[in-house]
Amino acid sequence: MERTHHNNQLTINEVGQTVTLIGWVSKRRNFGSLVFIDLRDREGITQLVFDETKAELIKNVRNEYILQVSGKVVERKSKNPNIKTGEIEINVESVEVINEANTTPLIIADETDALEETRMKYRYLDLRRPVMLNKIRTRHQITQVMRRYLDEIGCIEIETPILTKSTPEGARDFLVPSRVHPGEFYALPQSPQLFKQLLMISGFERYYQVARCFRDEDLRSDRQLDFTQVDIEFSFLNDVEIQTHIEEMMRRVMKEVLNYDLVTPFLRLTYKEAMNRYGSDKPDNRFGLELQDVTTIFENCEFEAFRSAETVKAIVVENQASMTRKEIDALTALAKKHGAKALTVLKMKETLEGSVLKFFNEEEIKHVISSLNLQENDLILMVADKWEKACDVLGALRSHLGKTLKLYDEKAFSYLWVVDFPLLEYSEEDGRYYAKHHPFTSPKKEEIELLDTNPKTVNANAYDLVLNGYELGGGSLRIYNQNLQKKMFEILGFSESEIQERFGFFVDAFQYGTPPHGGIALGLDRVAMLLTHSDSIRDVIAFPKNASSKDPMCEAPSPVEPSQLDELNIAIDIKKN
RNA sequence: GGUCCGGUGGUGUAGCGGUUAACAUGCCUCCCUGUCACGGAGGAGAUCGCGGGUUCGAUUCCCGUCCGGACCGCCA
Repeated sequence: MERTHHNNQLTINEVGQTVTLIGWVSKRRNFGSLVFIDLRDREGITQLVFDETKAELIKNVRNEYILQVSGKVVERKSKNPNIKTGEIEINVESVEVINEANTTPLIIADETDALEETRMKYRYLDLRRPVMLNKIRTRHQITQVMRRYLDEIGCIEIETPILTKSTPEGARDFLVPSRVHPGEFYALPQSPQLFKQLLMISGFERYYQVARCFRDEDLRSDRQLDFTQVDIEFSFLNDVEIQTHIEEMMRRVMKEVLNYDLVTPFLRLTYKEAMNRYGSDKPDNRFGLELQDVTTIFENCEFEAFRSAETVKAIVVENQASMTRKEIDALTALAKKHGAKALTVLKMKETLEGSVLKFFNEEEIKHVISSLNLQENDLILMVADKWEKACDVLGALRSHLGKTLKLYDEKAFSYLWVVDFPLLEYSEEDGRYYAKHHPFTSPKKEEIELLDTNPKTVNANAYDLVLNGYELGGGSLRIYNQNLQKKMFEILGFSESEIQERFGFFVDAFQYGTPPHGGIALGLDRVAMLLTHSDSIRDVIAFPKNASSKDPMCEAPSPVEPSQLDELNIAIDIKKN
């Protein structure tokens, strides 16, 4: 089957040529003895014209039929500036109907009115919409630019196993039963973390992989069960050197894919600063509305909740003092959803107003006004709680308000690094420490000795890349000293035998000359989502799962044949609550 | 596991304690030689997610359930 051009190619310069085109019938406009057809392929649309003598040929042709047509390129009488080929059209001489099509359950156009449910069920048709096709293509381009750069700087692409060993920390594993070894299971990788570190021990020095990862957790618009990480690891580079490579890679992606100029190096915020100013470890700094600390103002006040709180933080929302009771209740509900006990609301009218003011003396009120630099018509939201909680709640309010009050340019891109994460997190519930990043992340060199005395305060050589409030990826320098790695496992509460059973192979490897190394993993789906201005990563994944972990198209997951279970020595006993 | 929102022709929505269930689009037939979201005339197409309850009467109100979505928990 031959075509001479794609449907985006023909211009006024080709007038007079005889061409052959292939494509789907996108739209048919019938004038009796004169018929127009918009012929669509993956590149674009070309208008076909069938005059009186040819109209008969396509009498039965409907939308989404596939045609191969030959004809002469002619200049249009009335041009269409909205499409690339709008200056010309094809005077069709011959037509072959390559295939017919039923009426589609959704309209194949950029502005479909179909709900996501319908789009997912007929995903192949959803993807046929040019807007979707282009998103998937953009993803391809992003991957290509990344691959080219990583190759250029000497990273070797290496595949690591999909069937691997269950890891105890982190997300739930997907398990795959072994037929050959009854009762035993492979796990699908949550990330190739251990393997890429082993590759450094092997001496590959620089590695990357466009790696499929699997986590059996609930989904979100930016989370899928199986997702793709661009997984990168370097030997002998420090954290800034690694970050610099990533900055350059992203700079090229933005330039080559979107023709968007990024300034490097990116802004770096410490975890503490990010939390203090934005109430998030993945801040969107395209707008202000920063958090402010007012703890000290209230340390002797009459208001018990403020006086005794570890932290009192505030955000000042300009010109929103007129917000209705209903809107404020919604903000309070949001604060409570994020775990706040209460949201304190003040309004700056002619004077400061708010029900809690009765607890404050004149001095304290003055102090609030001056330190927050309050102007008339400001709305002030305050939360008193533990530091992290207060930051987190106001951070949630901040991003909510940023979005609803449209405080930022949606088309802008703001990259930044969040660095110096705490190494550990203490879980009151379990009475033990968990690794904030993962158990192989190295503590800051100068803080290693604090591991014995005050592990909580130790920071990690860990860094997250953040774009517009989304965590694009995280990385760290790894521990390469076997004693330090052992100590980490001890702090995390693993016994000697647990270490051996779970990471034995990994710890063993450390004995044989482990280079200093570190790396990062970038969520490709999120990169593609943000660069295509999509609301969900589902838009940039060809065949995604829906919010309840199902594939509405092929209906996975599904029951299997009893004989399949027999072979796996598995009996099913579903526990119902 | 939880909270909130939704489920009405193929698609997307409106509606309401009693309707011939409305509108747009798509589909079918007819008319049309310059459209490009063509236009015009006509037509087919819905047991209002499912089960139960309240009621003389339920698509509408209530309860349950299933399905979809957003978020919280969870996601080192």
